[in-house]
Formats: sequence, C-alpha cells, structure tokens
Amino acid sequence: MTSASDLAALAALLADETRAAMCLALLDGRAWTAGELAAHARVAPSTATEHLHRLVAGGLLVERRQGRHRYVQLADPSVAELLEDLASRITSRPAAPSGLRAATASAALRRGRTCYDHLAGQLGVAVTDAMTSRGLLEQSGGFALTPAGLAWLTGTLGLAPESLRPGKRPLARGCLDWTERRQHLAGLAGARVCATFLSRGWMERIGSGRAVRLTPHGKAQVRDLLGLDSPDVH
Amino acid sequence: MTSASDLAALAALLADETRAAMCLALLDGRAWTAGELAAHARVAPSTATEHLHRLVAGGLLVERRQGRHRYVQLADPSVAELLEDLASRITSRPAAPSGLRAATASAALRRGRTCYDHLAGQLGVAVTDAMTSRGLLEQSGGFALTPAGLAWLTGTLGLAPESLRPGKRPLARGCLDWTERRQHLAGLAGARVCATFLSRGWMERIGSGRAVRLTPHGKAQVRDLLGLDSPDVH
DNA sequence: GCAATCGTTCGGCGCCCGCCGAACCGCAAG
DNA sequence: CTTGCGGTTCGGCGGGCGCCGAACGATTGC
Repeated sequence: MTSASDLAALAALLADETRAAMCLALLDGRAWTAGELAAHARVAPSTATEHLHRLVAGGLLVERRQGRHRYVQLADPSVAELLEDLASRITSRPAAPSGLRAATASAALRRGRTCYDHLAGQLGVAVTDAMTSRGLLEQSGGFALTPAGLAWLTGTLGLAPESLRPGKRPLARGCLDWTERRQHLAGLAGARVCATFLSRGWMERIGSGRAVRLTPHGKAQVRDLLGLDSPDVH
Repeated sequence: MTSASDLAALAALLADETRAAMCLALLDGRAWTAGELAAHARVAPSTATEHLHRLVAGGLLVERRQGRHRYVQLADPSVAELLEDLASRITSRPAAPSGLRAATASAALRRGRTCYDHLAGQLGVAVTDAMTSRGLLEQSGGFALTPAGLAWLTGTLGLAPESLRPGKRPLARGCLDWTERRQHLAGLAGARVCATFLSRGWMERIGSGRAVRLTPHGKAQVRDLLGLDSPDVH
C-alpha cells in the first residue's frame, strides 16, 4: 500500500486551488518570488509560505534564496510535462478577456509563447509543422526526430551533439497546446530549439511574461531554414 | 483562475490514499466490483461507494451495472497513461514479499504482465527491445514506430490499418516499467500487440490477475517473428 | 542606526472530507 | 415468499488542512 500513499501524497500537492494556481503560473519556466506568487494566488504571504514549503518538500519546486527574496521554480522539466499532461485533461476555455489591453496581450500569447522551456502558440505549432513537412520530425508513428532531424539540429542549428543526449528526459515529445489544440515539439529538442532562437536573437520576449515574437532577423532565418513564411508568425 | 480550480479538482481525485489504491488496482485494465475494491482498499463498502461516485463523476472511471454488481474500470487509456506518469515519479521500492506463495506470484508478475492494456514486465521489455533491434521501433529520437514497424504490424501481425489510426491516443509511447526500470512499448500499438498475443493464443493470463505467460506456440512465434529466445521469457 | 520591505513562525478558527454503522433497496437463489 | 448478499443512503464523528493576523527575523536602503 505504500505506493498508493505516495501517489496520494503527490496528487495532494496539486489538490489545492492555491497550490495549483502557483504551479500553473510557474509553468512559464521563470522563477517567481514568494510575494509574487502570493499576490497571483490572492492569499496572504504567510499562506503562500506554507504552500511553497509543501511544494518544495514534495519535490515539485526548487528554491533559490537571493538576498531577502526567495525565488522558486519548477524543479525539473518532468514536472512541467506532468503539469501539462494533467492540464490537457481540463477542457475549460479560458474566459474571454474584457479590456483592450488584456485582448492584445492575449493575442500576443496566442501568436507565440514559451511553454516552460519550449515554443508554443501559433509559432510553436508552425515550427513543428514545418519540421514535420521537411522530414525532420516524425508525427505519424509517435513523436520522434528523424535522423535528418538530428542532423539538422547539430548541423544547421549548430547544437552540440552532447546537448541532445536523452537522459531521463525524452528527446522529442508532443505537447498539446491549449489554444491551438495542436501538438507541438517539446522535450529536450524542443527546449534546445527555443533556447537557440532566443540566444541568437531570432526571438525576443515581450515584456516580462511568457509571450515571445520573432525579430526581423529571426523571420528571415525561419523562412530560409524552415520555409516558414506564414502571416501567423510574422 | 478557473483552470487552477479544475486542476485542483482533478488532482484531488487522486489525493486520497483510498482512491489512489483503487485507481492503481484498476491499472490492470480489468473491471472490478465495488466490493472487490472496498476489500482491496480495506474500507467499508459504504466508504467505497462514495469514493467510486467521486471518481466516476470526475471522469476517471466508468461504471457498468450488471445484475446486482456494479463494475468500474478506468474510463480511458489516457487515464491509465496519466496514472503511469504520476506513478513514475514515485521512487519507492515495493516491500519484499514475505511468503513463498507471494514470492512465486511476484516472480510471475516480474516475468510478464499487462500494464492496463499493453505488455509489461520482462516480456514487455524484451518485445520492445526486439522490435527496436529489428528496426521496427525508434527509441533514440523519441518513441515512434518506423515505416517498417507499421508494415510489420499490418503485415506480419495482420492488424487492420484502420485499427492503428492514431486519434487522441498516440500510436507509440514509452511506458516506464517500475520493476525493470526500462521503457516498453505502450500507446495504441502496444495495446494492439498485447491483444493480438492474447487472441491468437500466444499468451495466456495466469489466474485472474494481471500476470501473463507465453504459451508454447507463442514462444515459437516470438522466436520466429522477433528473434526472441531469451530464457527470461521462456 | 533606523525604517521599510520581504519572508517566516505561531496560534487559532472554521470548514471540508474521510470514516464508520445502521437502515434501506434491489437482485438472485432456494 | 423468504433469505441472503451486494450496494447505497444517511447521520454523525473526528481529524486534517487551508486561511488569516500578529509578532518576529532578515535584508536592503537611507
């Protein structure tokens, strides 16, 4: 029976609305301070402290103390994937944003965003589709990189082969986008692609959130490298 | 914030040790009666009723009334996959069985068993490895069937192509075996392979549990079709 | 050193939920 | 019809847990 109690203990970490809201907020991959999360979840700072202690003790979050701030973030990409799997069972539509400012922010999120550490939104789906149609990615029999896809990552994109060694984390993995209702590339390869886009200046974050957009240079690059010329991402 | 409450509600279904034990028991893919689950979880029948109501209302279980019995089983293969994903985060070792009878039953389970609807245990890992070494399955870049693998399923194994059309469920998927610590084939293809082994008489269930073993005919078939001749599975 | 801010600890409150037993319903077998 | 059994409903009990406010500790800035 010890396995059942372990499973229950793990599920109990997410079985509270406040903790669930915190974990979903952390799905953007960034580190949040305790105060930010308390405000986001609309609870007193003391309450947030208790919840964060439980989440850290349960292994879902890691903390980093820095000055008088305590930053927390998801402990592991596998935690993000687990949260995505759970969230994919939720069919709820996000409520329509009310104001103009919220609407434009929402539109930016739909266009492109990071989902923990990989690309999502229309941009993520478009990149995934382009890789598939070019024979770099196999989706019909699962979600896997082809040999050509591996060569593309190490050659064209210039990634070090050792950075693509699958450890506990699968190299390629599908992640269901909740706005596009489409699968997009996640896993180790998805993370490397996203990091490369950002580090090369092909893509930049909009404000401090998880929304991203291609730079002019990035637009030219994805057009040349992936044949991607859709107005959705430009 | 409705998404956070939905996630919390979903997690709350598994956040109780009794309900978690019920769901783990149902991972064998069979339908259990309410009384069986009550005894398994060591709670009063009235308590089991309440838990089953919640699990059914939450969409994790479906029920089928038959005479004076009420059978429940997992609602969907995706529920089984979700449970497997959660369980894979649990590192606990199952306690060593005490008696001889428990030991032999445990050995049979290690040799071969069903994991919801696909093969697991040493048999499941061996089949997966054999398919990989024969170029039917790709594991290095993800978990996907190769074109040769698709042809093998429809040709050699005689499966109808329409029975392999991936809908919501991925065709091939890795499932981490908690005794072997190895990935084995799950997903739609894994389910079809397991069903074929059983329907053709290559494999039979031991008793009423989830343990399985190859028949003499089945041993010859997997040797011919997959080059599988390991004493582990014979 | 002092003030402001961020985070933590502690005590207490209230609610939710998991548990059981007892009574009841419905199907099956004799 | 009667008996037996599987399952359900209901009431009540107890404990755990999520919440807050207040007091305290820690760090940064003035």
